[in-house]
Amino acid sequence: MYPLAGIDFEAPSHAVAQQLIGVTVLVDGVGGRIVETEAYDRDDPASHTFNGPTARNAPMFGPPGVAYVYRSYGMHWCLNFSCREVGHGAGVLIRALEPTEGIAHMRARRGTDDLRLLCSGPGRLAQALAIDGTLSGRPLAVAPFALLPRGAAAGELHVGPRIGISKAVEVPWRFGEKGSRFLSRAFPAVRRP
DNA sequence: TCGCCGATGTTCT
DNA sequence: GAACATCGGCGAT
Repeated sequence: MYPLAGIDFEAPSHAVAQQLIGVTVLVDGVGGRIVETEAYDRDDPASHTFNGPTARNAPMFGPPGVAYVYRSYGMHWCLNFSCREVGHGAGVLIRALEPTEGIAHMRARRGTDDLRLLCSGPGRLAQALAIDGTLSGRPLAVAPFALLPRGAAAGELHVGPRIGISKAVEVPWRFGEKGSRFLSRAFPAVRRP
């Protein structure tokens, strides 16, 4: 067990992704409550770890509870947390936060005053928290990162397919806090039988 | 409100 | 050389 902010980072990525909803993540004191995540795992064609270890994805093959940051479409950074045991190759993409701390910094970095546009999407939240590739491989337990346990109320979760991928599109490993205004996109309505 | 499209750079084949 | 875990602007509805 690798506990951090009350989360067992050695659990499977889909379990960690659900536990992370409601946890507060800060970088140099700026951030908010996680409201949306996606799980990725080895043996998952959509995962960066599917084809084995490389220089880029090394943090996901290392110890649990470490940041994996990659560049997306040449212009955005995306933040993940490694999980599972050393050598497994799994992680959770942090897709959206509810802004709570350092909102003035986030507004300046994002160039908007609209709270809903600060951290509602993986690229947006990375920009708001000033996350870049230099943070990849850094443990979440030490500065500049900080993780704060979620409050007592564990609200209901949305579950659905992951966003923006072309493989394993049907795997329901996207999770979101039901009722949150800060999701990157609405969850698809549940299909009627 | 929705959908298309271009920007832009790294990674891996 | 293709693919890409995205975003914002634009025009159509």
